[in-house]
Amino acid sequence: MMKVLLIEDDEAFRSTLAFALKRRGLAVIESPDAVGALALAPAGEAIEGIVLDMRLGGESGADSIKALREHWPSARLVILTGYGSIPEALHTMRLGADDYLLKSAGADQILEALRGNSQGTTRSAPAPVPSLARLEWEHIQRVLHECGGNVSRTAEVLGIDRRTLQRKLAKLPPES
Amino acid sequence: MMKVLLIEDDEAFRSTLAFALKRRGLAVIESPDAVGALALAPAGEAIEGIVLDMRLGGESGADSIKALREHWPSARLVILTGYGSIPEALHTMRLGADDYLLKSAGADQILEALRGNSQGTTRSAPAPVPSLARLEWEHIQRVLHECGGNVSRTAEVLGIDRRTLQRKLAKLPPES
DNA sequence: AAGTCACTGCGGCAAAATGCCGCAGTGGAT
DNA sequence: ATCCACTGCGGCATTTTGCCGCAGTGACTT
Repeated sequence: MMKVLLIEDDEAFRSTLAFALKRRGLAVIESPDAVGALALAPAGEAIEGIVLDMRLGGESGADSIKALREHWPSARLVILTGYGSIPEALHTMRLGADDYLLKSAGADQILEALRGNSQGTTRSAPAPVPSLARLEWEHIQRVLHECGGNVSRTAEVLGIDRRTLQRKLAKLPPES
Repeated sequence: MMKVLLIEDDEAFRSTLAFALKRRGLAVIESPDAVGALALAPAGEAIEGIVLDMRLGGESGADSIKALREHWPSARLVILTGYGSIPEALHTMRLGADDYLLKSAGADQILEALRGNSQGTTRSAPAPVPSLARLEWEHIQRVLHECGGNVSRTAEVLGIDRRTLQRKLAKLPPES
């Protein structure tokens, strides 16, 4: 039974993911922040995997990577982020992360990453080239989640009218 | 004088970049493909940096990474790609790349990457969160370039009407 | 308890964008 | 010369968007 640490401040998302991982046979220890996680699990405890959110309340997430790495040198360290970027992904890898996923990834993908099979996310995807509609939809979902579901704020950030956002959300997502 | 290898099949882009790097004091050896590059530069030659395009005509680019790594173990290996993704970036890093940049990056950024200062690309970028219009514009530019400027094909790939694409292109880009 | 404030969901309507024709021109290949 | 793919552009019906406004809700204050 693989024992993993789930560090994520969004409570709803955390418990959902924790449940999904547990039902897949993992022992999950939850924590809303990294410092708490370090205290929560004694150093001797055999943590095999860590899921770390990049945007914890005040902490930068990246700062936590090194500390977590030192604490559990042999654990798989998977970064989870709502709105990610390539430079940030590379940066975390250099800091010692083993993988870097978006929150839009499903529990299965996270599980694979924890087990070290990054192929699931890395596999032969030569050039999907998302359609414009697809790209737009994904971006909206990302920002929406990042704004905690606040439609007004999301619309403002995206630079579109609130009404328009609502209408877009009412429609079903583009299949691809 | 740093000697670098530029492997890129888009001739216009390659010569432009080569010129930009040369004027910055680098010795640039150009090649349209990886196998040619291996032949072009004798194994003894002290190559210090490699810039590798991910989408060479037939080759996958990723396949070339290992060969290039073996040939010049100590060279900085920087991946350049038109349309990149986070999983692909991580994959190339695991294969032995040192950095991964989009073609939209400027010569200065590429230079920094070759020198090992990935901070330039990785620096404090907390969350730009592009507007919808901005995101759309960038994606269009990327795909357009990838289609070699073919408007009809680009429109098809993006899933929009050709006329609409033309109209979008006629407008000036969103400032932010 | 009444009041304030930020959000949401929705209707309406003019303005703008889009899809979907078609047509002329151009440059390359046969 | 002929075919073919692409481009630029006009027109037009349809859809989408921006920009109001209004009512309802829940949290928080006075």
